Parts: sequence; C-alpha cells; structure tokens
Amino acid sequence: MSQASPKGFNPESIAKHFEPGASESKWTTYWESQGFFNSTPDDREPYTVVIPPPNVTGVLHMGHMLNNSLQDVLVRKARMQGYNTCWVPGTDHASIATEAKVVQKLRAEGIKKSDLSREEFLEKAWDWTHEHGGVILRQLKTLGASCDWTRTRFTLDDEMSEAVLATFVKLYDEGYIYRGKRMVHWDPVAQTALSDEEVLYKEQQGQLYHVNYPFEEDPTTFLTIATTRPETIMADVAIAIHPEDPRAATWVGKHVRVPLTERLVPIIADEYVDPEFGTGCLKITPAHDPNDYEIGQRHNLPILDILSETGHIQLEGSPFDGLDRFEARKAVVKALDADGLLAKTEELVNQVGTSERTGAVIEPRLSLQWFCRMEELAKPAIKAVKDGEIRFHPGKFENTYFHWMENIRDWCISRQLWWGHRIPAWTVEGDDAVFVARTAEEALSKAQASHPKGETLTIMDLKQDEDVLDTWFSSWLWPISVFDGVTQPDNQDIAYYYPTQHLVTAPEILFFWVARMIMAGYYLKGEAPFTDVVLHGIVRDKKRQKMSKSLGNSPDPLDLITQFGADGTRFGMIFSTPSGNDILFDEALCEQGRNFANKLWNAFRFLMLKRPTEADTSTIKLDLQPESLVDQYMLERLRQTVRNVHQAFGDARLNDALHEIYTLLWDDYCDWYIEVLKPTDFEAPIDPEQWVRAMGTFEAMIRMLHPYMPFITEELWQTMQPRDEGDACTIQPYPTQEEVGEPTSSTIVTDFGRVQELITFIRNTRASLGLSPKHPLHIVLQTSDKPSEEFWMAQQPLIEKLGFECTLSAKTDIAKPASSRSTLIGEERCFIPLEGIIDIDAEVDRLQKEIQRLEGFQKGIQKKLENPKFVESAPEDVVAKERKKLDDSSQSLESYRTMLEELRA
RNA sequence: GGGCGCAUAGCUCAGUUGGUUUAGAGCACCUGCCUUACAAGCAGGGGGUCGGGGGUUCGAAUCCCUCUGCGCCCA
Repeated sequence: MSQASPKGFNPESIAKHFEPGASESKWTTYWESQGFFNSTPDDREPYTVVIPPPNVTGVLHMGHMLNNSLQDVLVRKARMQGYNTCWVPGTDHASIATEAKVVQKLRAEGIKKSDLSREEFLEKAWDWTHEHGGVILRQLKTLGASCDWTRTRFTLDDEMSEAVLATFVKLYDEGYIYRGKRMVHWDPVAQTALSDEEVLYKEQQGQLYHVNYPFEEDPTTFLTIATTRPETIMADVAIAIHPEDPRAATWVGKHVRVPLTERLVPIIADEYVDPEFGTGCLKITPAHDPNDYEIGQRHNLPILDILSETGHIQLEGSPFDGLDRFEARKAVVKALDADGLLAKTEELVNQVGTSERTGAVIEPRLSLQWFCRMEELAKPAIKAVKDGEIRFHPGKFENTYFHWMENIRDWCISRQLWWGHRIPAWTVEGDDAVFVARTAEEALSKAQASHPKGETLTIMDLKQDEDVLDTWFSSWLWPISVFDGVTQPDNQDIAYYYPTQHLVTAPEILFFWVARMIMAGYYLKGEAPFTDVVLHGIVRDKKRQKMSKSLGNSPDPLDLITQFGADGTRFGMIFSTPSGNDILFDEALCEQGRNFANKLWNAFRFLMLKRPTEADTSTIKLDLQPESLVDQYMLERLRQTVRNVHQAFGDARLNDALHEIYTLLWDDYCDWYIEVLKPTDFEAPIDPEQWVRAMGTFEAMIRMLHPYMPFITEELWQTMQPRDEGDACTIQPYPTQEEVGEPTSSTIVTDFGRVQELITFIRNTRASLGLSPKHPLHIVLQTSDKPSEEFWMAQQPLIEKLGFECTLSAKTDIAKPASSRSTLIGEERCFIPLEGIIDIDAEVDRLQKEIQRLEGFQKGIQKKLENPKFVESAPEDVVAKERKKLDDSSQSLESYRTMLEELRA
C-alpha cells in the first residue's frame, strides 16, 4: 500500500487548499526510490531525449524552466505511452563562460591568470566546478524533471573527452580539419578567437574621419579617404578606388604617403569599394579588417599588423606605441589635426561587433587557428531536413536552417583558453610539422615515422598545441557521446537509444548547436541524431525585455516553485507559450496554474465528501456506455479531447494540448458535470454507480494531465482508491482513443448545449432583472414536436436543479404565458412569466435587436443565393448549407416576430 | 544591404487545403453572489470587422500586389 492510501481516510480531513510543498517532495522521493525514470535497453520501443546541457556552474533561470518543463511533458507522456523512456541529463563545461568566471573569482582574490601555470589554473577551475557543478541539476529535480539521473554526464568527463579527441583526429585524418592563419573575430579582453556566432552586432554612434593622404609627386596635392578607425592608419598598405570611378584612370598606379609615417603606398582599383560611401577612397589595412584582408590577397599586398592581442598599438618607435586602441584613436586624430591632414569629422551610426561573453568590441585579427571544413558535412544534414527525416516545430525554422546551411562557412574551432579540451596536436620543437593523435604517445610514433629526426625523437621533443577546442565541438557530439557512441560505436546503449526523438531548445542556438549535431550525427553515425526539433521562444518580461540577471527582471524560479508549486509554475510556463513564440512571462500565469491545481483538488475533495459508503467503490473505472445525457456528454467531450490532445502533441503544440485538458476539467467537468451530480438532498452521498462513473472519468483526465502537472495528479491518483506499492500515476497508460473510444457523430454535444443555453437564459434573466438567485421562476417551453417535448421533459430534473428555484413545463401545445421574457432555444420558444417584474420596453428592445441581427444575417445569405454565379460555381454542399441557414433563420425570425407581437399585445 | 517572418478584442495568442451559422480562447475589465468542493471560487455581461489601400474570386481574416509598422537571422 503506498503512503497515500485512502484506507481509513477521512474526507473531512482533506485540506481546503492544495498544499504543493509536502506533496512534491513525497512523490519525488517515491518516484526515485521506485526507479521509474531509469532506463536500460529492453524489447520495448525506446524514446530518448538528451537535455540541452546547461553550463555546469550555472544556476536555473527562467529559460531553463521553460525548456525543461517542455521536455518533461514530452518525456512523461512517452513513458505513459509505454515507450522505454530515457531522458539523459548533464552539464556543459562552457569554456569561455566558465573560464571568465574563474578568472574573475581569482582576480577578486588578487590572483592574475598569468601568475598561474596552466595546471594550476585548471586545478582552480575544477575546484570551482566541483563547488558549483550540479546545482542546476538538483534544481531541475525540484521542477519535477523525470531524467534518468544515473546517466548524468559532463562534457569534460573522461569518456566524453575521449569522444571529442577521437572525432578531432578522425576529421583531421580525413582532411576536414586544417590549421591556417586567418582573419578571426578576436576578443581582446578574453584574448581568444570567437566564432561568427559569438559576435553580437550593436549599433553605435561613431565618427567618420576624412583624412588627407598627400601624393608622392606633389605633397601639396592629396586625396581624401574616410575611415572610422584612424588608429589603424599606420598599418595601411594601399588606397583603393572603384575601377569605374573617373579618378581611377589618372590615380591608379600612383603612390600616396601614409600620414604619420614615411611610407608610400600604391593606389589600386577594386570593385569592392563603394563609390558612394565616404569619399569613395578606401584605405586598405589587411591586418585589421576582413574585407581589406580579402582585397590585400587579391592584390598581393603586404600585411602590417600593429595591434597586440590585448588591443594595444604595437609599433616600435612610434609615439602611439603601447596605447590602447581607443586611446590611440584619439591620439591619432589629434596628431592628424596637428599635421593639417584631418579634413573633417562626420557623425556616423555603425554596427560594431561585440563579444557575446565579455562585451568587448571585437578586433578582426590575423591569427593561427584551427578550422573545420563544413560544406561536405552540411550536405546530408540539409537533405535530412528537406526529406523530412528531421522535422522542425514550428516548421518556419526550416527556412532559417537552410539559409545558414547552404551558405555555411568553415568553423573556427580553436580557442585561446585553458578550460576545455586541449587540441590533440603536437609539433616538434622548432618545426612546423604537426602531428595529430589522441595521445602524446600516438603523436610521437606518428612523428617518428615521418619526421626527419625519426626514431631519435622523444616525448620531450613534442609540444602540444596550447589552444582548447570551442565548447560546441563537444556539444555537437552530445546525442552520441552520452551513450559512448563515438568511442564504442557498437555498444548496446547507442544501438538502442540512438537516434533520439525530440530535441527541445531555443532558436538562438539553432546554428551553434542543432545544425552541428545534425552534421555530426550523419558524419559519425550516418544517421540523424533526433527526429524532431522543438524550438521554443525566449522568456521575456511584460515589456518584452529578455529576462536577464543584469536587468534584474527575472524572478527566481525556485521562489516561483515555493510560491505556486512546481505544478503551478510548469503550468504557467507552458500555458501561454505558443509554439515557437516568445513567452511574455507574468507571475499571474503561475498563479493561474496554482489555482487550477487547487480547483482539481477541490473537485476531488467534493467527490470524496460525497462518496457513498454502502456500495463497492473500490474499483473506479471509465463507463463507456453511460445512459444519462450528462454522462454521455462528458464522455463525448473526453473523447474529443483525447483526439485533440494527441493531434496537438503530434505537432508539438504542447500549449494547445494543455488548453484542451484545462477546458475539459474546469469548464465541462467542474462547472457542469459536478454541478449536475450534486444530490438534491444536501446530506446525501452521490449514487454509487454515478460516483464510480464520475471518478472513472476523473481518473482518465488526471492521467491525461499528468505530464504537465505531475505532482497533484500523482497525489490524486494515489488517494482516490487504494493502490499497490510500486504503482503510480506516472507509469499508468496515457489515455488513447482505443481506451476511451472515438468521438461519435451523435448530437449529444449539441443536445446538452441546448440544456446549457436554457440554464444560461434562466440565470441571465435573474441577473439582468436584478432578481435574487433564489427568486422562483417557472419556465414554459413551447416544443416543436412530440420527441422534443419528451427530450425536454426528460431533462426537467436537471434544469430545475441547475436553474435553482425553478420549475419547467414543456409541451407542444402549451399556452403562451402573459408578460414573459422570451427567447428561442434551438427551435423551441421559451417563456419565463414575470408579471409585474418585467420591463416590457426593455424586453421589446432586446427582441428587436435579435430580430435585426437575424435580418442582417439573412440578408447576407439571400444575397448569396440570389447570385446565379454562386449557385452555379459553389460546391453543392455549400449551396445546400446556405439554403439550410436561410430556412433556419427564417424560422427563428418568425418565432421572434411572433414573440414580439405577443409581448406588445 | 540580403533573407525570413509577423500585424486578428485592452494584453497574449487560435483560426487546418478560401465557404459549420456577420471571428474563438485565456488573462484583464464590468455587474451580482460566501448557492451542498473551491472567494486560489461561482454566476452573468460588455468588447474586435481581422494594420491601410488595391486585386483575384460567386465568396477572403484566409490567396496575390502594394504601403506602413514591428521582429528575427545573416552581412
């Protein structure tokens, strides 16, 4: 018997409000002790999800909450559907972010990174990781994440590192990886290269300086260039103009003197130059601008590098030597002005690249880096999405993906950092030859085999590359490496769990990560790493600002959980997250979730309070052949919802599925079904059969909701009847169409809808006339035929109960009462006599409005039907539908007109 | 500068291949209620003509063009 068994259970003791805290820790412990979330390969079909590994030293933020709530919903549903479900958790070493944090911490302790050896620094970094690592995973448990925690991985684990090195060697041996001096985005603060994706372009107010360059043959004449970066003037090697510029004919081939230097540089023609921008003359500085670098290559120009890795001028003998680049800019401008060479200064708004991590202005810099050729790797990855082997949700992101993949560029994979996977490449001291191998020993044997020094070489002669690999170089292997599929390609886990199913992440890292995982998947496994990519938006505040620590606009997720419960918080995150769109987070959403949990709690509490004692209520089950209208209605709505929920899951519209379940439980079940079930005698319990039926429906709905709100649903499921030890809601079958039956094509829903309409009319009558809810009313229905008379009379008890103090008479030939409020329910005329209370004028007004509405409606249909072209060209069924609409509305109109006349009479 | 996308109620969004009654939901709002579980609740109600303009069509929120505004990605 599990701990929440209702044996000896006293319904009066159920708290008025649901208390999430105790329930959450109880079920977390129970689930874990039962090992429900652990997975080992068996003969069931697998369902695998790998977590987007958060930074090992990070703390849970709202983005993680959303991301992991969505994953948990998918995973829990799959588990209930009977898949062998495996959600692999883990963390990422996040080279640059973590190293930056460690450097910052050391600085606070008065230690400079440069004071430490590589080994000492790494020791500090590991200390930091052990101290903070895994906090975020424990936080995820609080949220209810049903990961297989025994499989937790870290990207710097030995096995994971081996996978990275093996992949590097394989790519190198097969010619994908090369080393080259290239223009890279350099972060002068972190002193490392960054990938294109790590650069953020920000608009900045800058200046465009017009500078005169005197001609060689006559220093009194000059040409004028325009530049935003005068500090690089000393590195100029040419001036370019557009070949069709009229000045080209006389100027090209001549030389000008570079200001502040004695150097002469040629004037060249190149189509890159925009004649409209600035002065149409472009100074060429190949070492400090990527476009200039290209032009320099085309024209065989030399390269003058005058900036250090920290962004300081490095020019011996120059007065600017040692100045920071921005200080140098001011100094150079001043010097130019002093020399009379500064023609003018214009204000200019330009896009400046900044480092995603440090915020520093990026310096284009020539440096020796490792690159991975991507074009070949991209081909199968493009095809996979084109062929639908991998689906994106929502599909609109496929365009973005194709655009990037079809214009893919080589990936700079080296980083000048220490924290990460050190590049497995060795050189022989004083030599350029590179030997790439998994270990120094292997590199040595390669060197001994091909290096001129041969067998005389020892380990001591080899020097390993100082750089580490870009973090994404380990992340792109994640779906494979978590199962050791790189190093042991035939092991049981990789064979069973790969490819995985859903990959849930934000579109921000579509290129960084998702696209690269797909490429690695095909390269290493010949197969996609996952079948579906679910992309969710960014969590923003109400003002659409991205939630961030620096803005201080982000609530602490754990506070939210304390305040609203994990269920309430999960509900809040998902309910208002349209697939693929940003969520404008508001605590009110979590409050709504908490209220929903409480609503369920109280619906359950009511049923328990009204539980009959005499009958056998120990086995609650769904009644698929109920007799009463309201039971049939409830079942039909359940069937519809099951269908809609499965459809929504198919398209990864998790919020839509939740909406469906929410409406079913709150509107249909609580507001109508339970109301109908309330015994007329306040003291009496619910009829036993009815009670079992009501609980059966409730149980099915609770199972359907479980992936979204696991705690309260487990609590209710365990409490509604005695359960065996080891049983749980979390491993119950998810409701299927087979279980509940297909929605029927019967008129149940509209029939019950009529009853709802009539009850609403009764309530509205009291409300609009300011009558007390207890004011007795008599309802007179003029039914259109005998069957409908029988239908309404059969619903008499139900209507009299939900309409409060009221009585119903329904008859085909019933007399119309005087002074009544009237309406049409379907085809039946409905009257509520209100002698002396009713405001005849207001009533006339209301009926006239309704008549006007119907007339307008009818006019539109008539216009259509009178149009011969419509009748000719529209499909038959559409025309028939319009005719039916016309007939119905005519009938309604006639009824309303009669009712109006009678009222006036 | 290039590409993609979005503009529907006060807010956030649905609205499947153009034709289920002249558009739906949640929240917010207004009114009245402690009515046998829930005021973390119940009942009732108001609110949009689908960004502007033009076109295709018997018929457009839905397709095309254009203008305006916004967002994202890439340079």
